[in-house]
Amino acid sequence: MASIKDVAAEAGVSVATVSRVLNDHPSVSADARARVLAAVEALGYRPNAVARSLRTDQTHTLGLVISDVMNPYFTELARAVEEEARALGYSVIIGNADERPELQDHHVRTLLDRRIDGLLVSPTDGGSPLMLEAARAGTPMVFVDRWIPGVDVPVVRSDGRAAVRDLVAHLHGIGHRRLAIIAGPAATTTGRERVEAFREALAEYGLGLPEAYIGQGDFQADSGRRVTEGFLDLPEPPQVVFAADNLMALGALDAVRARGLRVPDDLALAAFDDIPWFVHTAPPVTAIAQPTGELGRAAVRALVDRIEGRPPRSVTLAARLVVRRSCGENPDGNPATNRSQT
Amino acid sequence: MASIKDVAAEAGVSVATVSRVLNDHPSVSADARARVLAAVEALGYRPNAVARSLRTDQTHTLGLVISDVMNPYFTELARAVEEEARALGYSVIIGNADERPELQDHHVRTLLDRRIDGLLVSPTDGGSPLMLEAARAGTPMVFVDRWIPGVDVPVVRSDGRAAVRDLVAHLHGIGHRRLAIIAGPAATTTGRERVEAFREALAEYGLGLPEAYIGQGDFQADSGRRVTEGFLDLPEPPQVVFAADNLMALGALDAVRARGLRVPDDLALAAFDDIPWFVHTAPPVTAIAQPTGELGRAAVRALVDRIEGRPPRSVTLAARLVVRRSCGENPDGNPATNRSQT
DNA sequence: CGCAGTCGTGTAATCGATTCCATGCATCCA
DNA sequence: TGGATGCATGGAATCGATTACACGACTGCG
Repeated sequence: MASIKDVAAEAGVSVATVSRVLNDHPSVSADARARVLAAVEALGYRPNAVARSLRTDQTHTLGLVISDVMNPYFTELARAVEEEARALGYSVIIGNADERPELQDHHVRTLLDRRIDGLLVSPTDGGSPLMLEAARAGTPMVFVDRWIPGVDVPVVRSDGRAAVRDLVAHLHGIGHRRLAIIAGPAATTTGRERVEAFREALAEYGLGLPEAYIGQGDFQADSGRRVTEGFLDLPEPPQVVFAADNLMALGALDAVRARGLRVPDDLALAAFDDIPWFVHTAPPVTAIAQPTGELGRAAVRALVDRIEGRPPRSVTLAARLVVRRSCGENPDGNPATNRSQT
Repeated sequence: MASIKDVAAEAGVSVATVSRVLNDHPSVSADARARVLAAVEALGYRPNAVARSLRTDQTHTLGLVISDVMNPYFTELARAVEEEARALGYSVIIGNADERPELQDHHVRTLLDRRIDGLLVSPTDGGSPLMLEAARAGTPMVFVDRWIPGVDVPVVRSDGRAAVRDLVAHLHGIGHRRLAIIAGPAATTTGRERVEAFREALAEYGLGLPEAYIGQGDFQADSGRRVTEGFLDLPEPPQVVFAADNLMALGALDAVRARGLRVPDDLALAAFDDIPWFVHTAPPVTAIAQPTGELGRAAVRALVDRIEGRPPRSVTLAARLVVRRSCGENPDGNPATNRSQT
């Protein structure tokens, strides 16, 4: 592959001049510039990003470590992140943690070794030493979706509290009284928060959330299946399950179907995170939709602000309830509880 | 960030010795090794991958350019690729072409500039000059899923011919005679091939594939919707649509539903590419499943073979039909046409 | 006419690693 | 005991860029 030296030789100038042309530094004669550009063209020269990064200590690359690529929510997030980053002149390297802390650390370490300019993380656990250390060492970093409390890193996330309240209102209106939740890992903020929001909303209607109605999942489909089976085996099974993410909802659907039961007649279902497929499942699934794309874009903007020396801001966007048919029909047909219809 | 010089100073040895310890070169005394490791520990030193790559001309990184990250098929492929690559000591940088040739070229160029060791591509179009040039220049490269004919690059893909034949047998057995297809872009091999396989299979049953029953899609949901609407507006609409990928099937489902019609009663539906959600749609969708994970792993192995100087092999794996309910029930209940049941 | 300032250019240092080569010292065998 | 061999180590070149600094030529002003 042609290097800057080859271009310099071909154009009959020094490497410094070539470099100046490439970085359009003002102090180059029109003649020299033309000769360099011709040489670049003739040799098909492309600057070596590795060498450039070594010298300038900038890679123009962002790392994105997400919890699970197979989860459509994170896929959409990743896509938005890449688009916004590209618009701002950055590339993105994605690391898939697969909800495993050690894999997350592997990717963080690899990204750090590559000297990425900044890191976007949706932490799988409550605080890997590696990440805390990186944050303290000054690596530009932004948490997205999930975060680690007590660390001085901006957080871009969505607040589902109001939407969960709307959901409980909707369920209560239909007449459901025994509501259960498939929670995410307690080590994640979203895992804990969604349970808390659910519990508080239930309390407003004088309903409790017994231990037996809190199933411990891990944001993956299998756990949703397992927990739902447990619920169905209870002496008094719940009337509704609220899955804390879309994959566990898929698992719940699997479990219900495997028993030959039906949603919502035998068990109603709602999920956190809306995805296109929910419109077409049998029945269409009521879900809480996050502004995923906006979240990804805001996270990139915050990170790039931090990298380029501007003060980054944390951002919280609202989620909203999308009512479909998986929880049954509201007998009084009161549209007030239906924030949106798809 | 600590560099190798700092470690050398701390350990009281030269940088050469530090480097030797790090790359466990045999010729280092136990004493020196211990001092170096202690210094590495004390300083929290991590080698700079950028500098290392510049010197060794190896990045231990693979580029993967896929057509669309939002497509669950490619997501699964990407995941398998990353896993296998990690097992072999490589990282993966994913570029999402979003079915747009110019975006694909952007990513290929960026990856090449970063001097990745090899490139895995599922080309969006029939032959970007950039990619042809890279292949000719000797960049290790492997095509996965789709390929560009006439280029000397190994191809790892799955052959759906037999499965399409099984599908047509299944449809014919149910009694369908007017079969339509939502094709992918003609510029892609999979776009063309699936139409051809379908046409040939139809011919075996004495059925034709009229122009009006070939809808031009682009592998995205919107086009599936649009084409399906066109089919429904025909004086004699088809009885079945076969979508050449899962997203266009989603679009078709949308279109049917928007008209208040039902699958399979008003229009039967089958899709290429199976995904977990197809089990739960209304009705569950009959699909042709590719061995996606195995495809990704085989592609990585072929690429790494090529990179490390072993002769790479092209690989073709068989796809298989998964019968569900979206095409209606087979009246004679002949299980011979049902290759698999989920 | 002379000196200061500007402009274009080249030389060389530098980023952080790897690795060839030379050197010094210990060991071994004749 | 002496020369050959091998091992551990350090010095320095190198990868491909960027950029501080020096320098020569030209311009313009007093």
